[in-house]
Amino acid sequence: MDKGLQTRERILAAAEPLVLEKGFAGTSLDDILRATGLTKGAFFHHFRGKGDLARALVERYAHNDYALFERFAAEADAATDDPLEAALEFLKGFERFIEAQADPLPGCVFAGYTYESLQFEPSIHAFITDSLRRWQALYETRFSAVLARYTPARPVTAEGLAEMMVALIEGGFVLSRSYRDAHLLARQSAQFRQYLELLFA
Amino acid sequence: MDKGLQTRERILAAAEPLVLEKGFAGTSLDDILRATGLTKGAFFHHFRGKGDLARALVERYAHNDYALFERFAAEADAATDDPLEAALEFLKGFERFIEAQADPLPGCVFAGYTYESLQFEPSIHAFITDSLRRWQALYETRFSAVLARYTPARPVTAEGLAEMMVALIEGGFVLSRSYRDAHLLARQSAQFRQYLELLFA
DNA sequence: GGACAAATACAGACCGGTCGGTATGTTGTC
DNA sequence: GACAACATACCGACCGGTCTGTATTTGTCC
Repeated sequence: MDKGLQTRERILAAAEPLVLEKGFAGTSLDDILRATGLTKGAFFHHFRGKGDLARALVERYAHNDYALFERFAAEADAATDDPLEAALEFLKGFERFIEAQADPLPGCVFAGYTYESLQFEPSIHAFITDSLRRWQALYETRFSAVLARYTPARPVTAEGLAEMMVALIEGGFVLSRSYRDAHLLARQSAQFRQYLELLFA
Repeated sequence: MDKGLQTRERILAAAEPLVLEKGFAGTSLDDILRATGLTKGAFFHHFRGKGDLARALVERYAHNDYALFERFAAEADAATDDPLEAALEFLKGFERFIEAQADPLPGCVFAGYTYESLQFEPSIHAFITDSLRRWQALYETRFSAVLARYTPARPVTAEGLAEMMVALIEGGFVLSRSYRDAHLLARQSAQFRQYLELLFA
């Protein structure tokens, strides 16, 4: 990677945890530059302003996040042909990933932005909503496949289940941070698995 | 109510939605004073500083929130003697409350603070963690009563269920805001009810 | 219950510091 | 020597907080 992109990535990588712990408005450019050892000149060479950083940060997060969950999806699909088993395996993959982390995950950039939404341009809003829906759709596709083969014990929709899963993870992030409990997120995923198992027993 | 407390409450009531939409660091005192029509003199008469406001805000939120859920609890207990029915009725009361709101709820102050936690003193952290646990305990007590009478179809604990419920609500807040969907929170509660029904069918 | 001091409840100008942003260098590289 | 990749110096706006001043209420003593 050329030096320019490397520096840009350094800035973003340093900014993300800061923003998740101090908020975006609460994180000054100086904070970020102090963390990287860079200067104003470097920052404004790579970003047009703080708003540009905000957009780059959330786009980077969305990209990494989506890639991660697609990996879980691919692994689950490789393990089995049955859609229900695959869905459960998908969740287990997520749980293994959480448990493998040394520290609790710092949080979700989408959620952080949502709790100071007026700091951002409407287009960033729209991007977050889209990203969440894409994330949700990743689950929804799986649950649709499950519902196509199995009859649930209660009337549920793939959309409803997917929405619940995303909500559970987002809430898990919040509680995991407040309680400083690295396992909490995985526990929520496991609870959701039980719900699925009961639905499609 | 005497005039002093009234003004103090006015400040807090104006500050809460601002903080939930712009973040705490992103909300200036001038923002709040503009919203109330007051001045610096008034603010610093009632609060020692912005940090004092932060504490008062979250304490006020915790108090109102807890009172609200205790009302649901009381109503559910009045309706039935069966702990399972009461738990389900509790959730329905919550859902009715959500659906009765004209606008989507602005969000949870606990979660907002958690996403800019370094802005606050450790004691505020501790207060939020305590409040979340007290909230969780409100559910846990009910689920304990249910588990004392009914055998779940899967091995679950009252603590696990209560934690899931809180996570689901916190996540519901996030999604409800991002999607601008006032019904989302109630849908999550309804999904959780189905989970309970399946567990204790 | 009226006088009057003291405390309360604000108003608004003001200050030092920090913020995002700009303008202008300096350095390495092709 | 042109251009990318930074560093440095600096600006004006804004932020939290202080300060002084002023109505308004409240307590109290006769």
